Amino acid sequence: MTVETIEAPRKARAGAKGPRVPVDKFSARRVELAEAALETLAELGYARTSLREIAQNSKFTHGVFHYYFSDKIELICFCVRYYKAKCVTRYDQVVATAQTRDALMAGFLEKLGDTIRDEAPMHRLWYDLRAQSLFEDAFREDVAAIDNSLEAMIWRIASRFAELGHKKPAVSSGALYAVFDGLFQRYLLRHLSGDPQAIPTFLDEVKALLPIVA
Amino acid sequence: MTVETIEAPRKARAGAKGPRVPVDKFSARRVELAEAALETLAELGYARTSLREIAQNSKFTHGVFHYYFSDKIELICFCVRYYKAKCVTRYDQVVATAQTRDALMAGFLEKLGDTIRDEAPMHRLWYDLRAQSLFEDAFREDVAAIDNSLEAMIWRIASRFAELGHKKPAVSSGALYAVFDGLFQRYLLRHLSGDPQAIPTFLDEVKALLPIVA
DNA sequence: ATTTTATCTTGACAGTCGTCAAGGAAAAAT
DNA sequence: ATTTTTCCTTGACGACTGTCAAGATAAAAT
Repeated sequence: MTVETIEAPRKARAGAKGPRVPVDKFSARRVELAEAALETLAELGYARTSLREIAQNSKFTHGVFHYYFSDKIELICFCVRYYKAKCVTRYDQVVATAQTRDALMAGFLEKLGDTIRDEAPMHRLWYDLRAQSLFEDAFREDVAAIDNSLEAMIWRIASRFAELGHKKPAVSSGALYAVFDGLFQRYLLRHLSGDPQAIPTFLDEVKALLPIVA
Repeated sequence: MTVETIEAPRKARAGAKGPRVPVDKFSARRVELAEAALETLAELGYARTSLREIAQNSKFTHGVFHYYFSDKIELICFCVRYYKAKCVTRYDQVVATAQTRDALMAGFLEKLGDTIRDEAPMHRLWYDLRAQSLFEDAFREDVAAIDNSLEAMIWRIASRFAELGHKKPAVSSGALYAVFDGLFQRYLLRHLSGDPQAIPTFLDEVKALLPIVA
């Protein structure tokens, strides 16, 4: 669920050849570089992120990228896929443990607030890359896949919430994702603009909305 | 409602001085350049749009921009404000003329389809610039203003739709905007990806959703 | 210990970028 | 008709970009 989606197309690497073989140093370094890239992208945005800038957030120099990636586009695509694997299960723990509507609501709101507070830069990157996919074909497939995964995640929360109230969600999966995603994006902007009311207002919105739609 | 929001800070221009004074050639040229810039931005996206590229979509050369704008940022901010004025009243005609829920729904859906079909490049630019505002302080104020104007526009539609059914909107203005904006962005991506079902599916979603929320 | 392979750095390449100064061209004022 | 002002082009600047070849360094294999 995490690593298999991030293949390392190179030679015939990491066959189950022997016990002492360095299992996949190549892939490990790709991940290491991707993490440096994500950090830089989250800080500067897609338009201003250069390979040399990424390299300064790692322990390597700028030339290393063409050893591990064919070009900048492939690096960023790899980043997008890697980022996906870390995101789409964020709320599953809450869904699995909550036994009542109130508990699920409370757990969801708490995680939502944590996310927007602690990971704002990484999420603005997500919105940036999704916008880039409107222009750059190479990004579309991976971005659409993440979008679908996030939609499924929201659907799991909402349908469980409905189930705990002996109801069914009132709107489609797509509309559900749209409204939560839209609200998140909106209050992320306000939060980054320095509005201290952004997070509490956001949580109030969600608290009022969720019982209506599910 | 259109021009006053786009001031031309330069000297003491266009005082009601005389009859033969060229009323505001300076502002007119700024608008002309902004239109070339918007065309280029819609085509290439923020990250790949250069002043030289914009100039090639106009009848001037790249040096002209520093005569009319202090720098690239100011040019793009001006574009954003100019773009706003053209967008926020798009559906007002429909709201003003429709006398029944069905007529309002039909008019809304038709304009919505036209918009995503005929103005996809300009709208992907909007999502791009909104994402840029998450990184670039200079954009935030103008982007937030557009967001608020669009939210008010959606609210006018939905509350009129509710009124025609002797109801009131079931969710907040912010949530309403979020869901329509989120759906629009989603199906814009699919439409640009070449999915021929994108627009009809989008309209079906909206048709099912609007009666639920208003 | 020596050879071979894997990994990373360095430095340069051909472009592109925003910016700006100098001056030509056009328009307006005199 | 001449001067003055406005408008726009040209060409250059320093900085930055992705890319890549050549070679240094480190690791592994022999």
